[in-house]
Amino acid sequence: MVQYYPAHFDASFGALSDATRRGVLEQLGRADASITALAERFQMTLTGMKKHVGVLEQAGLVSTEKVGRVRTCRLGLRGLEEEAAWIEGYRQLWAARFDQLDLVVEELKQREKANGRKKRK
Amino acid sequence: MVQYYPAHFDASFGALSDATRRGVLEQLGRADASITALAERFQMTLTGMKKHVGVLEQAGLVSTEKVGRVRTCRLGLRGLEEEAAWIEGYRQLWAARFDQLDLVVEELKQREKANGRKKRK
DNA sequence: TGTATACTGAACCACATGGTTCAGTATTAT
DNA sequence: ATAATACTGAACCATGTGGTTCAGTATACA
Repeated sequence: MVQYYPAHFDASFGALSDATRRGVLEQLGRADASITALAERFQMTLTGMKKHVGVLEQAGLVSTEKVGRVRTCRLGLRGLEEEAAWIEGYRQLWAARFDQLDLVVEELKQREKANGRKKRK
Repeated sequence: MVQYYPAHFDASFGALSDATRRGVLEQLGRADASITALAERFQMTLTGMKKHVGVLEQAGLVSTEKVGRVRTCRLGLRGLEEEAAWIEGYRQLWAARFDQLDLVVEELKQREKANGRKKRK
């Protein structure tokens, strides 16, 4: 059965709910990047980008390290496995739910047919 | 390549970022339910629950229908396929990124070995 | 030493979120 | 006709979000 309690789901799904942050994840999937580089790529102030990176970091999706004056961002150790699993579980629930509906529809059809026969009789 | 532009991702991931709403989805996966039933199950006012259902409905994850005085909520036609696909794509990026890292580490090890040999020489 | 670069933090802004209460309306049951 | 049920909408509240500007600090370059 699907479970909804992992607390960090709030943080990770929340982090994914913003297009800029999804973009940053994809960017970091290609190469590590500094705050400045990300800010330029997404046309945003340094401060703004730093906040986004902070959100991703809080969610455990990104980790950063400051060397000298530049902070390098890279993908974090968490890789959305649990989130993927939750969604997969939900998709199964969802599919089962519609299969059930199909059954109901099927049953209705059968009953109608039976009624039809009765009427014709 | 992973793409981050589908606009409704903001809405669907946003909808998933709340434990109550994930719970509602799971509940509706088992059986349709009225606002009142959901509000009781999650210990919340009707008004509060109605807002959550509204968010899920906006995201296309739930659909509702009012018959008489009761509004019945059920799972929507969208089933998080695209979201699952995005996450899967990201997971591949993520895994590739770490494979790459492994390669780098491997290379460093090789180089060290070589240096060791040189030194010893 | 001085100057440019890269980030950081505080403060502000408008608007969204996750809840509530309260006062309705529409339906159903007696 | 009355009363109970089920929802609805407006208004409010505290806090969070997605940005900004501005004034720093720390580091690197010349």
